[in-house]
Amino acid sequence: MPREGTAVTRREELLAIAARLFAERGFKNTTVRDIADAAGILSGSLYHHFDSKEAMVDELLDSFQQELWVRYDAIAASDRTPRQKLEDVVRASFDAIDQHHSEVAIFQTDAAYLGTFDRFAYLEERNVRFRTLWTGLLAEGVASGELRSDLDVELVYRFLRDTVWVAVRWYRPGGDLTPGQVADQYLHILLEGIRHG
Amino acid sequence: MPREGTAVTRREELLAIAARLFAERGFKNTTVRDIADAAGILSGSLYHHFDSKEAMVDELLDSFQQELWVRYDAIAASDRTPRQKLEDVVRASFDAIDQHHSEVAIFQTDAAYLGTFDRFAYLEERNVRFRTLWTGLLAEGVASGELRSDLDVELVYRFLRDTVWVAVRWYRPGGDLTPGQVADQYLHILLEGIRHG
DNA sequence: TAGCCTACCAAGCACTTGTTTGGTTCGTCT
DNA sequence: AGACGAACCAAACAAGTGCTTGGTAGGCTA
Repeated sequence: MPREGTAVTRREELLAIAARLFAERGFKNTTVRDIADAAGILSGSLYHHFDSKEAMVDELLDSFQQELWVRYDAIAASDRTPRQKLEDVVRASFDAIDQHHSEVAIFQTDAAYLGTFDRFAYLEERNVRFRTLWTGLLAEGVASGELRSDLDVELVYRFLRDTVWVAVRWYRPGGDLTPGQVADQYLHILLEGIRHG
Repeated sequence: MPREGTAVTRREELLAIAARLFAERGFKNTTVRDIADAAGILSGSLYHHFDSKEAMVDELLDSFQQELWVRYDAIAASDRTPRQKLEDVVRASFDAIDQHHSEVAIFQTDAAYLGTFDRFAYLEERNVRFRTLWTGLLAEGVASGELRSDLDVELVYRFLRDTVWVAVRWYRPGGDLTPGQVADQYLHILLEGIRHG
């Protein structure tokens, strides 16, 4: 029996199916019947495994973000220079796009809407932590002389953040480019610019 | 009687209200009752002005894109250098984010979903034109020596496109930064990089 | 073999959704 | 005065929504 992704239990398999559909069509545009159809069962049967449709996307986003932050925290605690940490964070993010493509896509598309519910308050909290981490690294990079001193840190932060994560819209895992290659090119553009020098 | 935006007819006023709500919550998350409530009428009354909810978003996106392309075509037909044209297109895009904020936000959030319907086939068509324009300018810039010769044009195109349009998520018309200022900073980062040189 | 558990079905419920229909108000123009 | 049209109301409808309930097939274990 073919299974979705790396799922081992039926529950994980269903969650992976839901993740794919949420990512493709958006959370609100995906019905529990869509998920059930894709899994070959009836919609009511999903409720044997999950409390609600919201609980599914909650579990997807929360577990993904927890895993991501383990890596971010390790980078932040390392003894590399600010610029190196910045590069590490970018690479970690592209790895996340590669390995948790659906989750990132859901986050990109639906986080703004989901964030309006109490249940997903942690999304906003993580956003704050993310902003603190990146702007801190940028400021340190400017202070250490590794980055240009005329940078508007806030604007560069938003530039960086959006540039990295929005790549989920075109990047396809298993395609021509590895996440490492994409990260290299992005960092090269970002650090050196595209102008002929 | 206060009116939304620059609307002069009731129809335009309703369309502006719908645009704001679509942009804030997404198309699917906005009900016709939401729109009607915001306008102070009953949901059925909307159908005196519009054929359907889809027709509303259709009109918003189509008219916005037509206006945008008038400007793009003028830039493409100008006698400036490839790099200058590239800068002009970026500036025109940030102007669009400033002046048609809701429409851009709707496009960013819902185009992928809406594009699956026949009615919105023009969205995909415009995407192709957009890609042709930008990759063409990038290739010309490389050929003319204005841009680095080791650029992966396809990747830089996606980088540019996403970087510019995703700014709609944080840019607020009437805030501290004018669209021109944002464009200047974005272009500076893009062309020169953020590394201390 | 009896009990139990996982996974599922069959049917439906309460609610929300976009949309329709027939009628009403009210200002404008002849 | 009368006709007309733009704007809106009141009420409903059919389809779709997330979710619930009671029941069942079949494998595993004691």
